[in-house]
Amino acid sequence: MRIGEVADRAGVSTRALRYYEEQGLLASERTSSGQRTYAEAAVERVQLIQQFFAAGVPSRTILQMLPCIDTGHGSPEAFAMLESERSRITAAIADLSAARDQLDRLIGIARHPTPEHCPALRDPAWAPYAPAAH
Amino acid sequence: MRIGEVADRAGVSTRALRYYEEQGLLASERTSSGQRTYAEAAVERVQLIQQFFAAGVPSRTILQMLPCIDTGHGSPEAFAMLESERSRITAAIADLSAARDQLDRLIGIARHPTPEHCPALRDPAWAPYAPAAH
DNA sequence: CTTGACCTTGACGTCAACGTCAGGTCTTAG
DNA sequence: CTAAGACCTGACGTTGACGTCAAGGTCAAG
Repeated sequence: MRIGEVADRAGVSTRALRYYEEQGLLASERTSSGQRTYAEAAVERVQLIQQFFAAGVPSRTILQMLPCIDTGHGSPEAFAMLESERSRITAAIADLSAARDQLDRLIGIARHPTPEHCPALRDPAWAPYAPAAH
Repeated sequence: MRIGEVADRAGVSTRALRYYEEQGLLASERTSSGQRTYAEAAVERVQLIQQFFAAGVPSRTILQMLPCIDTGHGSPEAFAMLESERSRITAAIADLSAARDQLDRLIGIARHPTPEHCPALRDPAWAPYAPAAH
């Protein structure tokens, strides 16, 4: 498989794939003329990488986790890293949930403005602020 | 309250507060000599902004949401924005949960490597040296 | 009056995950 | 054979939320 097909099937750009290789996240064989060749499993791997990126795991950290994933056994530090990322993600989920709850509260207030629930109506310190005083 | 105290109490830098003001997210009065002065409510507001940033809401979007929040009533577009961000956050939570599940799976595999659960042991495409591709 | 902590504006630096362009090579359909 | 399209390396551009330095004003204490 050449790079374009992997990119299409994984839903990323070819630039991204070269970037992953540059970061040591994705290996490739080369043809005699220098073009990259990938195994089928590359698609799955790229999707895994994407999932980690979406979770806010930086490439350096993924790089440290991958040997543990690939070989199926890792050093204690690698385990610590996996656990650490896990708890970071859990914390991020909590933050997002809190933000969503705030948003729900604000949506509720915006729908039914009442002085007791809306600080802005009691203390209009932020009422009209200048659009762009420049 | 001057800028340093707000920064301390909200747990951010003074640079961040000036940035928020620059972006139109946070207003301030000025003393005759030009120093910024904030009301008590500023601390709460900064924490709200921080919460939104943590949820991945960009400053431009927060800027569009704030009038709706401050005045307690918004245009239909403002409502759409709030709802839109809400669903975006919900999707982000789902992504994070999926990534965490993946991580749990990988942790389980790394703890108890078995060929049936570990693709790396069946198809060692990423092993130190690659056997012939099929 | 002076010290030192705090404040001001302005402007450039950072970091990550790519986007994008330039200029050349490879492959394949016709 | 040739033209189109996919691929290569290398290098600079982008974006957001600030960090950080420079070169000064301001303010309470001693």
